[in-house]
Amino acid sequence: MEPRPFDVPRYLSVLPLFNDLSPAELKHVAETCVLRRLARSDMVFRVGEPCNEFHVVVTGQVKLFVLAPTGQEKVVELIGPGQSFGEAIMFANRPYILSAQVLAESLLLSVSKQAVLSEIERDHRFALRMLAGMSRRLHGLIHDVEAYALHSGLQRVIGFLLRGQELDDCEPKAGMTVSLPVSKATIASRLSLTPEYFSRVLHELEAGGMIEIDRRDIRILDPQRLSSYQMASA
Amino acid sequence: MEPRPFDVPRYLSVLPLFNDLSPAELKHVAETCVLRRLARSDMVFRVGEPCNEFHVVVTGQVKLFVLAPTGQEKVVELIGPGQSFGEAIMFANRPYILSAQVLAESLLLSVSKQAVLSEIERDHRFALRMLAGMSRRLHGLIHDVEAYALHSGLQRVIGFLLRGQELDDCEPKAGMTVSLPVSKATIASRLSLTPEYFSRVLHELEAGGMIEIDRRDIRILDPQRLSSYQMASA
DNA sequence: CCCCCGTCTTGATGTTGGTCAATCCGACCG
DNA sequence: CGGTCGGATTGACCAACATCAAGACGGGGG
Repeated sequence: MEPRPFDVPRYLSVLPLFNDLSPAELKHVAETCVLRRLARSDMVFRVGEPCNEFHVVVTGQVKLFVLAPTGQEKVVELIGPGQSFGEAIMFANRPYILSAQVLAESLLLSVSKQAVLSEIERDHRFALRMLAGMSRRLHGLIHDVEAYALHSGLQRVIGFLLRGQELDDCEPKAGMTVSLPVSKATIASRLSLTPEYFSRVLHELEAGGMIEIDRRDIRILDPQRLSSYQMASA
Repeated sequence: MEPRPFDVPRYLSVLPLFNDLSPAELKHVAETCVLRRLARSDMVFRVGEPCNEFHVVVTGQVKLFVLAPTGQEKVVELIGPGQSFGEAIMFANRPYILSAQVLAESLLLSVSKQAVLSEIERDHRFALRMLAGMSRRLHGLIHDVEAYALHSGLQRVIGFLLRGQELDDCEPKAGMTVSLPVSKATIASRLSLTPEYFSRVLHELEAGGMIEIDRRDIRILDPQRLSSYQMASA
């Protein structure tokens, strides 16, 4: 595919973080951005590297993960189109504590730390938006910690199916279908399960008539029973 | 004990967050602060309440936790003197997602959201310090997630003993002693273990001659073997 | 059309860590 | 000094989930 012209300022203006910058400011920020096309399995950054920018996924999928010395990996977060990552780590002035890898051909927009700092200096409301973004991210992590500590594997899977990935108010109405953006093994790691166990749980739910599995599409047949099943297995 | 006069501006100036405010600014922030003395088991705030301030522990201990519908609780973080909590949640404009309870008679200083906002407006470097603080907190949480997912209970206990609670560069030299600030059940919950299992692990380490347990003091006898034991149980 | 490879599934078996219940210990208190 | 109370320990048992090892499915390429 040709690297056709891509209107960076226009794209930026759509992001919540930048959505009320003036055209001049947008242009200024856009000038410091780097647009990159990455292939599946390319690394965006690795643990230990210095961190001088953050990234926005324009199209594609990225996974953030940590690696145990044994080689076992834990997916901490999955990032899809329109989402950003790396901002949180940028402000600590420390190297990355996790690695980012592209899961499918992706278009990434990287915004330099300098641009962010000077924008904060210019407009304190930008700082507030930055803070709100990090706050939301922290919420998400606390939610995860809660799930790991307090919910069983079965409960985490149901929670994932019903609330997608922390997505907003997508009412869990019967018949809706969740499309896994990545391999089941990756989702399993995200939920802190083995691929085998994840598969078992999914098929148990299918046997119970609550969902229907078709490749990477999972159709929610009975949300009520699903969520009551979640409560029951406390 | 008498509520003797307490020099709020002077105390604020010691905190990293406020440590280069001018005397006038300090005075301004201090005026919006509330100083509270709380008794053991008092709640600072609960899940669901609106969040319009953050808190600094002057003396005492506070635990941040979430509660499962079954009543089981998970301690997410323990906060000691000089540390703050609640800033992270303040910027999302959402209610608290966890509860805070005092574990021992404590003196808390609460800083209003308004004061923080106006300070950010006045000095963008203050915003940067706020961002750095949240960034560090996020680091901590990611570290926890990593530990829960990738390390066994035994490994988490050893990690806790060696690095205290994410404390800086306190070299783990033989003979040093770790004093648990709170009950073992609370520490266990912080590590996502049951009190019973935590006890077993501790006594297993003692049987191995690596530590010595005396009430809430744990003496590290052999840091090397401890940390190699940690690697081995991968 | 067939083969090949990555992903997913399934079964048999093992282990970590949870549960329940019974003490036990030390601290405080009259 | 005896009683009581909360935290801590211990033991016997059990469940959730991991591991290991085969296969099955499915899609893309020759």
